[in-house]
Amino acid sequence: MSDSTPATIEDVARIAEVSIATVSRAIHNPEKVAKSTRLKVNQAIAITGYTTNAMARSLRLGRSNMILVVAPDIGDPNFSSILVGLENEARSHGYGVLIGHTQNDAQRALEYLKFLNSNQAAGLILFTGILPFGHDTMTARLPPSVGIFEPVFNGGIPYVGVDDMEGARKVVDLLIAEGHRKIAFIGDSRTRLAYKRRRAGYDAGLDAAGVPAELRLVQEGDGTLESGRAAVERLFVRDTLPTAFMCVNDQTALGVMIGLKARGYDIPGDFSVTGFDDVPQATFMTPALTTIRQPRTSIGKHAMALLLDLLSSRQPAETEILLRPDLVVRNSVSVPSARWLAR
Amino acid sequence: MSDSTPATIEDVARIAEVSIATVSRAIHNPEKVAKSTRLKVNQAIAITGYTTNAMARSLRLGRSNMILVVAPDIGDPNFSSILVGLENEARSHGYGVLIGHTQNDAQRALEYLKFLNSNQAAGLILFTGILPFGHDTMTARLPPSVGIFEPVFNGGIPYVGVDDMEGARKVVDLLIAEGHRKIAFIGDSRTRLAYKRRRAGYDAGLDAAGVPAELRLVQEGDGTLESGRAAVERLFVRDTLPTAFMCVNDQTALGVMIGLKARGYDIPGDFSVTGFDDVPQATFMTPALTTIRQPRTSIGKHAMALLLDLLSSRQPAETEILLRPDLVVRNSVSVPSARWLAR
DNA sequence: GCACATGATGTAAACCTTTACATCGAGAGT
DNA sequence: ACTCTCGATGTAAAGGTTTACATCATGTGC
Repeated sequence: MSDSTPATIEDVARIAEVSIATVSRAIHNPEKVAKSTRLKVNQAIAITGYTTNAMARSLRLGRSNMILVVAPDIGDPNFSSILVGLENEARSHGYGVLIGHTQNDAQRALEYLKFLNSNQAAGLILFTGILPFGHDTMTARLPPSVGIFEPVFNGGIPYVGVDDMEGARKVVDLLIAEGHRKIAFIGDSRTRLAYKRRRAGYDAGLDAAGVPAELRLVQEGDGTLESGRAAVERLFVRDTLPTAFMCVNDQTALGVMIGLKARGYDIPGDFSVTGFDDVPQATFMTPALTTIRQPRTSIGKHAMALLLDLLSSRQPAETEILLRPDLVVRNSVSVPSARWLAR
Repeated sequence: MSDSTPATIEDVARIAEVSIATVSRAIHNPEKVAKSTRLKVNQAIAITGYTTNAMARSLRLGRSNMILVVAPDIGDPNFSSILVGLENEARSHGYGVLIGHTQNDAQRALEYLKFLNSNQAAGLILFTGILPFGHDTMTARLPPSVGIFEPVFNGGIPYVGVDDMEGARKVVDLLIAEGHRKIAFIGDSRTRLAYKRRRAGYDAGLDAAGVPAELRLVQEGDGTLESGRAAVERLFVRDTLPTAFMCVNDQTALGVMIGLKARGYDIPGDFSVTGFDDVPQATFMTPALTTIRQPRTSIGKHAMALLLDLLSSRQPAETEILLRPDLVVRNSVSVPSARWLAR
């Protein structure tokens, strides 16, 4: 009972006076065993404190009950809320969550590949920004996988993300409603899918409002705080100033705010600024940033649910799930300053 | 070669023209096999792309290569940097990191216990704030474990944390150096170890500076933002105002700042405020918060290293590792306002 | 040349499950 | 009463590894 080694299925079988096969069935296919037997088995389980040895089970079944989650950086504060969604969903289906991060290092990525090859994970969750492993021969060996935020391998792997275009649209619409017409878009790299989609939302909103192309100021960068600040400088030098800065993400927005404040301007008095993502710091910026919230926990939950589907049915399933992002209005937007309108 | 099912040790043995035992030895005890044989085996491994099936290995060995990390809330942004340290250290020793969070829910805690019992984890990392499982019978079955931040089971489990007393001491010393004497300590629960230790640092610093007991204002709360704000109100009502607020953590400090600002005061002009922990938001508060940085990644690294030690040697090892915390000076502290000194 | 130690390798059991297949008994249909 | 069907249970193989023990060859000391 309080043995040093954990009870095995044989211990249970002996006590319940049945064969080990019956015990196994009583646990995993209860409908296949007579009610009275089931009862005896359950009692024996209670007595011994038996739990199925997951290693043996996985070995026999040829698949584990672990899902590997690989991100470029698990230290990213945005990662953790997604992880919550992933973990909850996995756990409630009897799966465990294994985590790893590549730090964009090929060597590390390789180690994870080995992990997968050694059968330790039944499925894989891939975060954006990783070209995980060689992409070539390896692909064939990848277990069922789901991407987060962006498609992987050109859509070969289904993914869960957010409707960037709709989010961007909500932002422009707010800006337009406040009276802005000359709105700059501060983006990151033109090659990123998120950029393209958010930009598309920006254009669509401006089209709808009848804002002509010459009022659309688009800057590119690399998505960092610094690149936001730099964009402001460029705009000032060229003396083509918008009344609002719509940024591709919160980092960039913070950079823009810092650049603007360094030049002595007030936000949102002189300029309105918006972000995208709603990072945890957004509330604490001064002014608090108006931005688009990524439903992170929900993304995690949906991604894991999708993966679990894949695992059980092998159906192709949906190849893209886009969640609806919400606008969160804080204090970085107001009506355009009279100062600029006058010009 | 590019088979559908992964290569097994038998495939390797056949190609290398040796027995499977030799292959196993060549991999895990290379010194026990002749150089020439080792070479043949390595070639065969390269040809087949063989990786040891971790399930089978764990089953045979009776222990897995996973470490379970359980926290009350993995969504906590402070958690992620610790995780980085944990993961890096584990990975570089061939271990994987499994995560789970209890959300302070007994039901969930129990599920993790089952996980452990089913041999899926060789070791356990426990975060503060969890009474993990029944604490009674279960304790016996727990694998080697290490706590983070605080001891678990009254020191039955070694832990790694931060030297709270030293950290607090650094804060008081700074405040004293700036000229403050009437310094309030805004704590959380008196029962928490961190409270006791930080409080001890506060007292020690004040003793050293010769500040009499009647100038020491101590408030208690629950460590939330709201409780910080409430403490300010109480102090104002009683009209016993300090010139500086030393808070037990950053949340409380933020609450204090909000309370002070609501009453129209300037920080640090009228009052100085300090925190403890250096949460990611601390930089973004206005003013940016002067606080104590928890060396989080390092804590994770040390905790995992300690656990790995435990796993291999079974030695009792050290029962407590305290890391040195650093003071990070930002903008929430200055000299005491003349306004109050006058009184 | 013989007994023996030594080092390299092979054989087979064990780790704990799950499940295809075999067996058994009982009730149904004739 | 005989056969058939069907539901409940048992038997045994298989999954991939590690390792105690056995075996074998080679070289050493006498």
